[in-house]
Amino acid sequence: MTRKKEVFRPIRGDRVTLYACGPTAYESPNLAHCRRFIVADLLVRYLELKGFTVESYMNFTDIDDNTIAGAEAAGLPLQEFTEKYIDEFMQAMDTLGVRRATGYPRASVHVQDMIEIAHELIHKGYAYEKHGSIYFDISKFKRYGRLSGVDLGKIRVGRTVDLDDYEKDNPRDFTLLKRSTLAELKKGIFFETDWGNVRPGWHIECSAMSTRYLGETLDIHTASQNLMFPHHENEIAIAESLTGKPLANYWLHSGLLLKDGRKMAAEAGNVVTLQEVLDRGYTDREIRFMLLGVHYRKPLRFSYKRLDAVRKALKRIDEFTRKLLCQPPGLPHPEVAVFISGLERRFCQAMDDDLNISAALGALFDFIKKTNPVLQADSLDREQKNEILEVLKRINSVLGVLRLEHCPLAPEIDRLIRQRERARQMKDWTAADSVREELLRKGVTIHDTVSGPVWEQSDDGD
RNA sequence: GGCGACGUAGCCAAGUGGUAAGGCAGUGGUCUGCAAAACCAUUAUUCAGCGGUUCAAAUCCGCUCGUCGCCUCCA
Repeated sequence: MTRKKEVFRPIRGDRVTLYACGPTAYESPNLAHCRRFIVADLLVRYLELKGFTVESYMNFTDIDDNTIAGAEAAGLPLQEFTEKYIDEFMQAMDTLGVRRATGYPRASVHVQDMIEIAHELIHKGYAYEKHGSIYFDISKFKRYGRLSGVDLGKIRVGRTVDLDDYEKDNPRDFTLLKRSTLAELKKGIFFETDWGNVRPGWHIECSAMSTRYLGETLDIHTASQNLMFPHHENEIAIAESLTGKPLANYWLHSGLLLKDGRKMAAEAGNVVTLQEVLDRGYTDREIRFMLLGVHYRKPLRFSYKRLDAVRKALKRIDEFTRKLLCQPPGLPHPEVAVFISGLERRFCQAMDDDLNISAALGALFDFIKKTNPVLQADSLDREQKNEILEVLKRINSVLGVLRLEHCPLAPEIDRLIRQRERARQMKDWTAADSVREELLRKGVTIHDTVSGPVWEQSDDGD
């Protein structure tokens, strides 16, 4: 709320409540959605690593202008239409390794809460009814604009909205409940109230659901930067007029996802869906790592070139963990303990500082750089390997991209690798090469190293 | 017009008062039957530009330039 970094102190000891503005269920998940999911996920995972119990909710907006228009265009009932997209979003989160939130409330089933809120706001004098719609009277909420820093006196009203569509007393007011149109009435998209048949506006949806599930004040509210104004200001206005208490103690806004220098959005015509990227052959973990790798507050410029670079960086990490797991243990190394403790300390130090993921990853790469020669020289005993794995596992509980499962060496593959090694010892290169060919057909690439062959399974279905 | 974010090597990206992390690409090397991979070393006298404050500035202040976002229902 201060627009600065602050030390995080949850309201209740080691319990943290978190609310994330979720997507509107009228389009397939694109990379901009994915980034928001990943940022929220990173926060949750790190809080959990630090020992907090996180109670998190993310909503789905399944009743608003877009969903109604989308359902109309698709010729589907609203619920059937939104259901399809909600499924896609849930799938996308699974693909990206996003941990499940405590709950995913839908706006459409909380309309009664919203109607009650509207009643109370009118009662308290913060809202008014006009021609069957309910509007929030911004002039009554003095602290308006604190989060985003907008000065209501200076903004250009009507710059992006056709004011003729509304009948507000003041163009700065916003809609809480909207009178259902004739078309909406015909489709049953309406809720009976004292003021007539209405449907909810966008801002009241989030206020209603966040406070309903997490109480009057939550610890952290997160979403994308461009929701700050007006959405979050409106959310705050609603909730705080109601309770007189802050809606959220901390606000965390993720930066935009840019494509070709522009915000990825339907209007810009530069939307890249998650599915498109997967179809191009990039894996879920490559996408996750790309979206993870930039500090959450910074804009992230998406390009396939960037994905390629990420793929290579990830390979370097994979190479390290593969050697760690697959090579037989050797002799102990005196300095490795220092490397290990340094890694964990630096990683957490970086993440403690406003989730500085770049610095955290820098610590990981530094560790790999230092430990690689040791590994190369076969100087790690079993205990040290396990120590490294323990730390990497903790780190990976946050990153979710490391490969730390033990070498799943199929007996068939193992037999072929041994066969090739025997042939190589006898300098029977033709036999050795033909086995290598056979392994390649099975999707296994062999890398000969000083201390024996290390193999790599191709990424099919990864 | 207002508000805000940003500008660090060929590219990506940390660092926000004490002398430029890390990744990708490049270059050189090591290893190797071949191949591939890997590993190592190396790569910014300089942080958009100009001025100021300071013993000390990429970091603070001012101005300029450039990019992007928001300005009441697109998330």
